[in-house]
Parts: sequence; structure tokens; C-alpha cells
Amino acid sequence: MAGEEPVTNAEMEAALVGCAAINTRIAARALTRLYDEALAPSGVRITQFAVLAAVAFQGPFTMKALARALVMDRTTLTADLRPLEAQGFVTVVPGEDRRTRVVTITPRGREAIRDAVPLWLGVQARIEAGIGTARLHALLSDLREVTALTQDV
Amino acid sequence: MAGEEPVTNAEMEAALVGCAAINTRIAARALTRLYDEALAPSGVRITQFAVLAAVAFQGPFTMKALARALVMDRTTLTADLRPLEAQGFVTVVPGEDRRTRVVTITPRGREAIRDAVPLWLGVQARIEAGIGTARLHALLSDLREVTALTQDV
DNA sequence: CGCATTTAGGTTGATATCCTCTTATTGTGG
DNA sequence: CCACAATAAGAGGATATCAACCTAAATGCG
Repeated sequence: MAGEEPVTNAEMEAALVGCAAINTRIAARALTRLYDEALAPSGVRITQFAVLAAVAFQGPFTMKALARALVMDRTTLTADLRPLEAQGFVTVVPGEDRRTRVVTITPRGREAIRDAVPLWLGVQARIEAGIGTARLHALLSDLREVTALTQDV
Repeated sequence: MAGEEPVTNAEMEAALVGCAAINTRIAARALTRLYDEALAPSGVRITQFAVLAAVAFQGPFTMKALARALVMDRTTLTADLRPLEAQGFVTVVPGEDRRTRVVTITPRGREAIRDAVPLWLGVQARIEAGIGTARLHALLSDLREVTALTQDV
């Protein structure tokens, strides 16, 4: 296999700087650290905040529907719900269709959200102040468009 | 703790739709799935591709320097290198400063990159075709700006 | 020189992510 | 009504991510 189509440094530079996945992952890591740190006093992480918020205000959901709403693998959601259920923030019980399991927010879960929202507002405001609300919304809109691209391609 | 500042549905809607972290994480998940699937024949994932590419064309690196280059926690890099070292794609050996460990690409690592690059070009081209090269570059540029914001704030 | 401080890394434990395989339930064609 | 396909979800295994804690080596200062 030696000597086949060597990859040039210029090509790799382009790949590292221009890769949609790598750069989005870097931003996701950085933002996760920032938001997790900000939310820490509330005891929930940004991932858990997303799950709780979706269940609280668009739920109850079946596992499949919730995973779809969060654009997340079904089995990832199973794992993500474990700590939330252990802390009593959500309940997961069989639905009428006994193949399904229905995720519902609990009063303690609503409490956790209420504690987290002011902290979320604070860190979100810092980001918006840094890049501008309009630009951030445009950025997120573009990200959603890229996400949509990955679904059907 | 009951009855304190109830969170409205409208507020949560804004949080879910407007959260920089949640939406960037969703896009990162979606792109990771797409790129991992595309790279699968080469045996490397997009995360591993990023590490290999950085080491191959900007390395060798110490752990700390490589983690910084990838905007990644130091201990995450330790874990990420495990499968790469097991497959013989990189070596990790003590440096002159014996506190440090130096990561270097191997010939087999370069081979893996060479196999992966055409696959990467294919999937990257699909994304660029979908959203436009200029818009994608602008998007990634904005993501880098947001990432930079998280560093100093 | 000797010791406190700083720096580089690893380990552990918890969460997050997804793929593959398996199980239980529902729907359906004959 | 029953055998088979389709659907919902869990379990297991591997990688990814980070905070907290710990160790070893280099550095700096009296």
C-alpha cells in the first residue's frame, strides 16, 4: 500500500480548518463546558436541561418520540434518562401500547428547571452579548439547516 | 420551594430553540453520525481523524499541546489516544522533559489517513453542496468565534 | 543545596453517544 | 386464528467527554 496518493499538508490544513464535523464538535465541547459550569449550582447539565425542558413543555413523550425531538439516538436517551430518573426528575412508565415507555416530568423535575433557567439565561446572555443576538440566531438557523441536511442525504 | 417564578412555555420554547449549546450539540451529533458512517470503511471515526490529522501534519505534540490544538480536555485526549495506540496509528513516548509524553504519527497512521481522506472529501462535498461552500465557511468561522468567546469569558 | 511550588499527566468515576443484538408486543395476511 | 413481519425498547460494548484527585518531574528561591 506504499506510495499511493500522498496527502499534502495543504489538503490536511483544509480538512482541519474546513471540516464541518470537527469544527462543530469543537464548538459543542466548548459550549458544553461553559453551560455545564454555569448550570452547576442547579445540579443539572445542559444535556439534562434539554431533556427536562422538552419533556416538561412538549411532553409526555414515548422514548422514540423524545429521541426524535432531541435529534438523538434512541439508546442514548435511555442512558441519559438514568440519572434524571434516579434523582426523581422524570418518571418512565409503560404506555397503553405496552411496547412503549412514556417519559413524564415530575414536580421535582420542574423545580430543577426553575432553578436552572436563571443560570441558563445568564450564560446565554453572555454568549449573545459576545457575538450579537441576531448573528447567534442566524448561526443556529444555519446549524439547523446543516442538521436537516444530514437526515435525508 | 413551591410557587416561585414559574417558567412559562414561551420562555422554554425560546430556550430550546435559541440555546447556543443545545443546538450546537444537536448539530454535532448529527454531523458525527454522518461523517462516522462515511469514514467507516477506513476504520477511523471523525474524532480519530481529527487527532491523526493534527498529529500527522502539525506534530509531534505533547499531550498538553495536542489537547490545546484540538480544544479538548487533556484527559479526554488520553482516552481518545487509547484505540489509536492500540491499532498502531500513533506512538506515545516520554519526551526530553520526562514529565511530558510525545505523540507521533506512525506509517500505519499515515496509511489510515490516506484511506480516510477520499471518504472525508466525499461527505464534506455533500454538505458543501447542500448549504454552499461560502455559507459553510462563514458558519464555521462564526462557530470559531463562539468557541473563542467561551475561552476567556 | 534543599524544599516548596509549579507543571505534565494519569486514574477513577460519572455522563454522553452510538451500533449491534435481543426481547416483547403489536399488526397482518392467509 | 396463527405464523410472520414490523415496531418499541433494553442490554452490552466501545468510544468520547470532563471534573476531581493523585503522582512524578522540573523549577525557583532562600
